[in-house]
Amino acid sequence: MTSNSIKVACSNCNLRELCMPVGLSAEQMERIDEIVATRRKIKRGSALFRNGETFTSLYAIRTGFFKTSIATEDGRDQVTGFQMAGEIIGLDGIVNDRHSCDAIALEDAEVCVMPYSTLEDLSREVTALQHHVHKVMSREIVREHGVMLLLGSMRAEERLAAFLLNLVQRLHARGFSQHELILRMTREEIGSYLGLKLETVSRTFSKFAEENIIEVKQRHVRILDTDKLQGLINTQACSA
Amino acid sequence: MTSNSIKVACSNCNLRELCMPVGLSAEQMERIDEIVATRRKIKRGSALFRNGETFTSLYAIRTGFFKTSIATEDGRDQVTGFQMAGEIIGLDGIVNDRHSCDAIALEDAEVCVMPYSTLEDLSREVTALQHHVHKVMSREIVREHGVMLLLGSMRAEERLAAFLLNLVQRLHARGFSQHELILRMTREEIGSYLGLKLETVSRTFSKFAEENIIEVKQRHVRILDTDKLQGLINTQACSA
DNA sequence: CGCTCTTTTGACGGTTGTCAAACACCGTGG
DNA sequence: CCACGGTGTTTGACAACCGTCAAAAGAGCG
Repeated sequence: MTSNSIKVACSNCNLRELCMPVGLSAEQMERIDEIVATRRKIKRGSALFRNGETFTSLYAIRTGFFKTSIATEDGRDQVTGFQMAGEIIGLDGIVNDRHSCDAIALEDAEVCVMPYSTLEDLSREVTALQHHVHKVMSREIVREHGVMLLLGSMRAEERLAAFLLNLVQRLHARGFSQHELILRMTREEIGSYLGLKLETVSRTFSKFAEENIIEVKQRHVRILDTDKLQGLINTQACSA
Repeated sequence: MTSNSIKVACSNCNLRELCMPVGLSAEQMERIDEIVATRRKIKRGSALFRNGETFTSLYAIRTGFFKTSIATEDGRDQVTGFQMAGEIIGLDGIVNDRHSCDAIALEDAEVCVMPYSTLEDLSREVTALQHHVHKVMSREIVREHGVMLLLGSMRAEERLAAFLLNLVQRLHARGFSQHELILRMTREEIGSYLGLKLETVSRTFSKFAEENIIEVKQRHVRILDTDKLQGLINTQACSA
């Protein structure tokens, strides 16, 4: 078990504005500190939780990078999202008291464990927290609408362009470069998320590189022309 | 404005077990009745809400049938779901205080208007309601995971089979036939939801009919062989 | 240093999209 | 009541995009 009991406090956490409501009073902040029971370290390749496991907690990612995916009996597998520091993971488990997807660390990671019962209790007392929990869930719903648009209406190039722009944008919000990123996932995982085969992902990377839109060296990607990438998404088929 | 002020009560509603928590005390039930401020009638083809409109309320569908869809500047359009009686609509609006999709009635409809502020206030007092709201949102997240699986990994036949089975299953839960249904949406809308062109949807319907899996007469569909439909989803590509 | 996993690239085929035409259905108005 | 127009649906022919299969090269790890 990769579990330990360091006592921690959101009030001192530099990711606070990503996971937690903003503009809290000192007293409210003190209450919020009760939420995170412990932290938990997850090794690269192992699971934070798995499909079917009993749901007990939501998790705020402190460091590291995760994928969530669902699998069917017939061997199909769909990556439903990639999550990074400051994002909340585990919302799928609330409805049936068990998780309905796997959350796998793509690099060594640490999460803040937030027992759901505590979260519920505290949401009843701290309105800002209640509202925040609702927003986090609503944001996830809206994010998934965007993925549906991508999967339902975009071609391979558009999908990959949207994917890259989304990643750098989120990384930029965390203080990283707007133009460089290291992919934590394989081509196959990107493909699964985007509804493409890994060969198509690889080919599309190569095509972007050939057109001087990006530079690709394995998992290291440098974006040379953000506008062109953006343009790939906005123009569909017809050039008029 | 299709708005009126009939005073209504969930406690007497026969859809109660679909929209509301179960196992409430009489006192709690009385509180719950405060949630629904009014009802609102929506004509076929008109919108319950539209992208960009200020978010004020969630809506429980009493009668009728809706689609939700998102549109992009470049003219893309993605149907993100079809909603029927007892289902909750409007969750997308919470995160930014404005709606991020359109909700269009596909037949004359009536919804219960649940002001979000009331819902928040009451959730703090009635634990069962708080939990219920969370579950409704989590259920939507899990549903969308399923759509991502469908869009990301299934072929046209599998998508349509999954779509039909999902529809009859939900209709059956509402007391309708397990084998017959009337489609409230066009082939184009089905296609948009499933990430297919309307011609492909039409062709796949014809193919199913030819194989005696279903009977199609315009929007009237009779399912002749549920097992075969189910089998289409479970077997992917390889026959071993 | 050798093994495995990942990635790249090529050739080919299949599924689905595109364009087009004809038909069916529905509501409207004569 | 019927004619009519518009919308929705079906079907065909063809093409494009992406998947499949295969092979080889590269990177990472013990």
